[in-house]
Amino acid sequence: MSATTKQRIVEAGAALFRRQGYSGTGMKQIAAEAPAPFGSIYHFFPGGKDELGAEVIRISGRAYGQLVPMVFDAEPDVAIATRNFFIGAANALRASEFEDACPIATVALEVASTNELLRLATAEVFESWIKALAERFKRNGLPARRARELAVAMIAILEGAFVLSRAMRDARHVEVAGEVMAAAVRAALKERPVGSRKVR
Amino acid sequence: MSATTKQRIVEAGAALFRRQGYSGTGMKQIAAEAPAPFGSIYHFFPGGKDELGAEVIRISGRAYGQLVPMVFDAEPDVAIATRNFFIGAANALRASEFEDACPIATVALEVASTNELLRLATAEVFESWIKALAERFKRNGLPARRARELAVAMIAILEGAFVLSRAMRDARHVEVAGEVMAAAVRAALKERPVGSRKVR
DNA sequence: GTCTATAGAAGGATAGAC
DNA sequence: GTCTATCCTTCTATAGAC
Repeated sequence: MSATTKQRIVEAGAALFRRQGYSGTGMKQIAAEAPAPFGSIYHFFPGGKDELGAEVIRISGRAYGQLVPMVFDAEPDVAIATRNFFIGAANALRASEFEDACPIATVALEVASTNELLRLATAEVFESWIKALAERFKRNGLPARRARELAVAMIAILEGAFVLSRAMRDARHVEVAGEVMAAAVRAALKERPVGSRKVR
Repeated sequence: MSATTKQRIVEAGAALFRRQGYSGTGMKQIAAEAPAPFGSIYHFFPGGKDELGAEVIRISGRAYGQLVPMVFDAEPDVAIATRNFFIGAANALRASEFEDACPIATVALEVASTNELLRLATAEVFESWIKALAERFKRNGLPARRARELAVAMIAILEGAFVLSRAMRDARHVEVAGEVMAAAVRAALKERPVGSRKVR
C-alpha cells in the first residue's frame, strides 16, 4: 500500500525544511515535491504553514529519536555505542552529500526567536531526545543528574558537529565529536566504583 | 564620529540574520532597521543580498573570533578558560533573551546545501575559529592533531549547546557543555607527561 | 550618494468547481 | 478529497530623479 497524500506532504515538507530551512521553503514547492494538489495542503493543514511545520517537526523528531534505542541496544558498552552513533551519523552525511544531518536543527534556529509555536515543537523534540539518552546513561549506573548532563552534552556536540560538517563539507568532524564524547562517557562511568554500577 | 551608512547596513543585516535567518530577512527590513534608504543597499552591495550576506558573515565571524584571545589571555589555565568561555556565552544568551548566540550558525545551516557562495563564507569563518583555538591548545603542549580535534569539539559543542539553549530557553545547557568540554581539555592535557609540555 | 517608485517573480492563503 | 484559478502581500532587484 502506498503513502497517503497527507503522508507525502509531510515527507516532502520534512525533506525540504531540512535542506532549505523553514523560511526558504514555499508551500507551492512542497505541493510540487509531494506531489499533491496545492489545495490539499490546506485541506489537511487548515492552520497553514505553521501547522504543517509543527507536524513535520514532531514526526521527524520521533523518527530520528528512534535511532537511540536502535544504536544503544546493539552495543552493550555505552561508550562504544556513543561512538557508533556518531559514526553512523557521519556516514549518513556522506551518503547524502551533507544534506541528511539533524532533521530539525535548521528550523529550530530559524524559529527560536520568531515563532513560539514552532519553537515549542522543537523544544519538545530536543527534550525527548535528551530524556531517552539520559535513561540509557542511568541504566549504566550514572546518577540521574550526571546522566542528564551527559545527554545534553551529547546532543549538543552532535548538533554542532553537524553544523561544522555541513558548512565545511567534512564528515570527519562528526567522528571527532564522537571520539571526544565517547571519552567523556567513559570518564563519567569511571567516576563511580564498579560495584555501584547497575547491570543492564 | 558616527557609523557610516554602509556600516549601519552591515550591522542591521548581522542582527537580523542572526535573529531571523537569511531567508527570513528581507532587504527592505534591513534598510528600515539600519536605517538607510533602500537603494543604498544596492549602491554598496551591487551583488545584492548574497554579497551583503557574505560580508555580514565575514564581519560577524571576525568579531566573534576575537573573543578567543580575549578569554584565553585572561586566564592561564586553558581548561578554566574553556569553561569561562561557555559561562560568558551563557550570560550573553540570558542578557539578550536568547538571541545573542552564534552570529552565523542559523545562516550556515540555511545555506549549506543551497548557496555555495555563502556556504564557503561560513566555512572560512568556522575554520578561522578552529585554527585560533587549536593554536591555544598547542601552546599548552598538545600535539597539533590532538589540539585541532579538541578545537573542533569545542566549537561543535558550543554551537550545539546554542541550538538547545535557544530552542529550550535554558542557558544552563551552554554551561553544562562548558563543564564537559573543560573536563575533556583537562583530560587531554594529562595524557602527556608534565615534562613534555611547553610553557607559554 | 540619497531616495522613491515600480517592475516582475514568488510568497501564503482562499474560493469554488468537480 | 482533488484540483485550478486567483487574491493580496512580500520579495529581490532596477531605474532614474535629485
